[in-house]
Amino acid sequence: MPEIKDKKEPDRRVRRTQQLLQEALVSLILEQGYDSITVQDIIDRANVGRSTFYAHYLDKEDLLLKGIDRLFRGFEEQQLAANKDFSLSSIESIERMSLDLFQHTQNHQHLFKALFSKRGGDYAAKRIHQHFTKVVEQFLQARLPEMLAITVPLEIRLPYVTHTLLMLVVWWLEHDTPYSAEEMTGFFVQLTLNQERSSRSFEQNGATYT
Amino acid sequence: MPEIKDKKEPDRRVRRTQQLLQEALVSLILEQGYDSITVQDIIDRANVGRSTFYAHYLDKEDLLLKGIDRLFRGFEEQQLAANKDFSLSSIESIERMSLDLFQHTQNHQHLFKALFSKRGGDYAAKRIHQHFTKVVEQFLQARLPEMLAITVPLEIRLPYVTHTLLMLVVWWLEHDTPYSAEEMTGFFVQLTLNQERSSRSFEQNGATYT
DNA sequence: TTGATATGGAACATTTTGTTCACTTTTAGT
DNA sequence: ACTAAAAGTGAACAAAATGTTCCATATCAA
Repeated sequence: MPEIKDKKEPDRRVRRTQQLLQEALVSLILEQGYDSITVQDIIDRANVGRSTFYAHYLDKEDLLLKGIDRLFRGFEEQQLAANKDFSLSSIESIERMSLDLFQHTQNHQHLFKALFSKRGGDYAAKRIHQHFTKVVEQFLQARLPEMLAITVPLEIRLPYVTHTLLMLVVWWLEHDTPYSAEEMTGFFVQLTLNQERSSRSFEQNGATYT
Repeated sequence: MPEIKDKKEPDRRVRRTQQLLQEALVSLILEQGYDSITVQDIIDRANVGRSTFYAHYLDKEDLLLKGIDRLFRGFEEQQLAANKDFSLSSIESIERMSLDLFQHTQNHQHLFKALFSKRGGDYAAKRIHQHFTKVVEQFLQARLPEMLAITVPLEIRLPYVTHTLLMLVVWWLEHDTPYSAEEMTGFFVQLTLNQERSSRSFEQNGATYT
């Protein structure tokens, strides 16, 4: 009698089928863009029966979403592991997060390109946006005291910072990564975080750079 | 005998049909989002024959694009007229442009909401992005000399500024315009343009605020 | 080996799309 | 007011895509 298993590894056939479908979708997105793909295209490419497809996913969108989630669960775990180092200041930690993102992007370039660069619908962007909003939020809240003097309200500054980060990722991908991940992180920090520094130094009427 | 008329006003019936279809699309977008709308929905709402729809537009997307273009032609003309005043500095002119955008957005709120706030697919965002890229580009190029000292390259700074402006518009709409158009312009200037000021003052190792 | 589970594939009803055509209505110009 | 041209109507149609069902077959885990 089968025990109530919390989360058992799925059947080997299931893994195979799902992987085939995910890969088929990604390659098709890269070739023709998400919108014009049909379920038929996907199962043809994956060599999978029609009924099998619907046994695993509700529709095309469901397949995309589950793929994105799988990708990002991995990323979040990596970040969680990396951030056990609490010795970092909040600015260092957001820099670290940014660098992680750019490196992760570089490592999974073809995948990110499929999911991000227009062709992937908005779902991927929405999902990653959600993730980084959390991270950026933590950072901004940690600096909240010194930000009260700043006129741009937090509710605007938060999506602003997140958006800028993602805009940089998309730009970077679409231009075939002409700068290094470190340089991109540098740009990100300059554009969005210098702001705080310069504002603060203005407040205190003196330079506070060490 | 019909002369070769450069651009004659179209038949009254044509105007009526096209207006009905455009309005139907916008109202449907606001109700259920762009993606799930079918041509049938549109012609039902507009009370227009199926064949009539296809006589005017290739498909749903074509209808959306032509609507957006119509909207923005008006906006560009307004801007062109307003910008005949050459007495403005480049910073004043971009502030003016930003204010125009926020006010225009406020005046056509329901329309912009339909086209922008997610529900409207990416086409609207793409189109307006294209327009403001041009404007921002002019501004940035005018300030090019003083920007050579800045490390974030122009090719990144341009989409960055444009993106920030549009992000603010979308945020503003989705939060039901809690700030005035003037305040939003203020935030925009602070986030993206102060950057230049503070960087420059840092370069020169002294405050240059008057 | 065996019982359970997943896949394959065809058949099917439904929905949406885009075209065509014969007919009616409206328009602009005189 | 008359008329030819232009536009709209609605039904009918083919084609494509969607999502479901059923059952024989293949594969798995034990």
